[in-house]
Amino acid sequence: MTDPFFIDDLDADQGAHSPRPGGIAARARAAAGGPRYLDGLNPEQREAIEAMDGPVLVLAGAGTGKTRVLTTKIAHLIAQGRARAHEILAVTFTNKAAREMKERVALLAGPVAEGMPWLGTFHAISTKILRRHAELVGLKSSFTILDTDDQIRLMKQVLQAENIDDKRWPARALAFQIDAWKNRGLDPAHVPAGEAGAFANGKGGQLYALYQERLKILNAADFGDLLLECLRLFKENPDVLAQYQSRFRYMLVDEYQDTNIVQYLWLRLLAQGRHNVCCVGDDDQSIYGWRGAEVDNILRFEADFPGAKVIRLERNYRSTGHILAVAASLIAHNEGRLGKTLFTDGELGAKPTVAGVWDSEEEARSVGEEIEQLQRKGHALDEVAILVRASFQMREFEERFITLGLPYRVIGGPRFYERAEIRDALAYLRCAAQPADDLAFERIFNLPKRGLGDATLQLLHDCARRQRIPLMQAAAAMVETEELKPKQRQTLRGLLSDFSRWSSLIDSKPQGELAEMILEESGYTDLWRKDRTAEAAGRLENLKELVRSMEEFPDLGAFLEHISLVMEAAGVDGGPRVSIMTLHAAKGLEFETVFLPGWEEGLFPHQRSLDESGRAGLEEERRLAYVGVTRAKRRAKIYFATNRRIHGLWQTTIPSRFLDELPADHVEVVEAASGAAYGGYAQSRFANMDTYGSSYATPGWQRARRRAEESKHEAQGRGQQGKTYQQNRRGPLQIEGELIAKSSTASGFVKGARVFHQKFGNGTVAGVDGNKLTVDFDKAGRKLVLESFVQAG
DNA sequence: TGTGGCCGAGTTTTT
DNA sequence: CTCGGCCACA
Repeated sequence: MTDPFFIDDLDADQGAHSPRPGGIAARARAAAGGPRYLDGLNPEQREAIEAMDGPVLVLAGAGTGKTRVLTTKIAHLIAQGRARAHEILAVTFTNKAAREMKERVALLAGPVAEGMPWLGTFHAISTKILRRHAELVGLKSSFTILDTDDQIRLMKQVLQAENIDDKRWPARALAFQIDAWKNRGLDPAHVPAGEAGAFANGKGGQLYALYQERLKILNAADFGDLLLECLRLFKENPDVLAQYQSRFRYMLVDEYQDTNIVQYLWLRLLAQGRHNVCCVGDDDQSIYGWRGAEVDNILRFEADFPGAKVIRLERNYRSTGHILAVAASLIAHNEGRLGKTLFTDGELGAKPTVAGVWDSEEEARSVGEEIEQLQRKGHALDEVAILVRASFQMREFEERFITLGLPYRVIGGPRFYERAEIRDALAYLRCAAQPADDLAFERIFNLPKRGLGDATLQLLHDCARRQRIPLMQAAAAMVETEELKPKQRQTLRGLLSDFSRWSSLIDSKPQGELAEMILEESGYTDLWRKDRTAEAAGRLENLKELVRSMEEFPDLGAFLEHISLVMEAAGVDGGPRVSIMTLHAAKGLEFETVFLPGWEEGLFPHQRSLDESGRAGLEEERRLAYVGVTRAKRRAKIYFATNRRIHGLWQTTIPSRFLDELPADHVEVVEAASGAAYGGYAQSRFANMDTYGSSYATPGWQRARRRAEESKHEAQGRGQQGKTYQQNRRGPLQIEGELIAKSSTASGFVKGARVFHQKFGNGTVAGVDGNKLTVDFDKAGRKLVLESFVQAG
């Protein structure tokens, strides 16, 4: 085989049907001279790949090989000589998706695809374009990218300068509003008067303009600007636009259902050149409406791009038959959709289960027990996931798993770059690289404490605002005057001279060494060295990790850009673990077994979604449910609890309406795995047999019904069930505590030892039982934990 | 400058 | 209930 694009079955997970070697299909292809990378694609996938000219919309259902189509298409375009790697624009939403696509294209097309310079997120690609033409939009090409935090702080300054009461008109709210405007492609001049006037007695639009002005002075852009300013660049400079329109012979867009208006406008402008735009997406998986995604973009595609070809991928390679049937029936309740039905030739598999539990604690207990059963049967823990609607639901599972000693990981926790020490360190680097970065300067100006307080900052601000210059420049001016007290003046002068020294080293010193030097000389590292709290060591470790990761970049600028657009948590592995995450975070992933807890009205669908967006909100929630179910390859396990604590109060809940939408023939109603099950079917719409066919006359269902009756009576007899329950609830913990306290055997820890736990913090060992410790945590109270989860404190 | 207490909010999250 | 932010006070 001389074909350079030959690959092994790269894509087993997408279930490619490899044709029998020498089979008719293979021989026909050989005769036609078709390239090997097209082997094993189904006709629709192949059609999507071979449709190269003009606009194409690929409606790719969950698990239908969407990524494979995209990556193969890129390889195909290159192999067919339609375009070279740098003439293809491929856009994704997340850095993760971009990275994966890059890897897979490299595998398929090899070195020919080297680089794919225009494969990236909307933001990364826009940034790249903006830096090249920054001066045309009033920026310098070294502009800083502000994150949400910086945005809000900048907004606070703007509001303060305008004497607007931050209490009544929170900076955060206006920052969000501006972000929303930017997502809709609206600059200050184009915000509808009604909306602009809604904030701060009609000043919203004006404040937006002032905020933009400040950004330019700081030589900064926020996330929204990256797209909006790029769009403005194109609109105001037809020559620049033409240059990119002709460069991008082919454009591919992943997750098109998640695009917002500004992204759509940006794409449409570029696509007006060669018209070869291929968008891949699934309207049924649009779950980001609340942050500006426009499902309409995908629903309207054919109107927006005349002559568009629409290809549906409906053959699912991920899930078994019953799971797909459940997903299909659920999503069929949505009205605003293009319509597609997943199917599989594979086995029916096990029916998704629905189990009712008394409360969230029993829910966690049952899930834990089921996972342990799976584990005993030899199932891998990293093929198990718990997908929740809201992150507060995670805590209960975490606590249960810690008790059980079940390894788990929470996906989507606080990110590396959001941690205080990382942000502080970055602020130092930003100041050195970009002295106009006021927000960074403000952050570290008195960190570590150096006696420069709010009063000094206020003076600097006044000066900066009066002269329309950055803070550091203002500071430089003020240390030459008598306006500051001698002590502050001296300190500030020292700080400024430190920064100018560090700045001067940027081009000569490797950025890693420079960073170490800055953190050392500024006294920042010492701040944490002196800190004797348990977290300090971890923070120092994070700082080291930061310096280490810098060394992979060509220079400080490249690193800072990466950090503002990309930086993710340094993954600490260590054996297979159960994943706990939100449904949103689960999109694009798949697991053998998926637990879907919390299917109750108010939580899922979430009340707020219904209140704020009505029918559209409900449909988005339903799509979320659909995403959840379609993550499962072989087992989907749905739960609902009858009681849940909401804002500290126990409330009786009603099973989710989505349960009523599941097809009776494909669902099994089961008892929860935990022994101490209450029925909890009282008041359940789900318990209404008439909704279902006769197939619900299963033993499990009958048991469930029986218990529903019992618990109804129980509830009546008990009166205030919420209160009674609250008392019950404290029971088990106590019992566990006592049990543990009784025995004490060999362990690395002794009673009275101080320990540190990742989740609960510091505490004192109150009892030891084998590898289990009872610990009185300073903050979290008494908990039973596994020895392996704590460190000596 | 640091800390305690009070008040308010409380879904999902990328870039 | 629990956390975070902000203000007032030491």
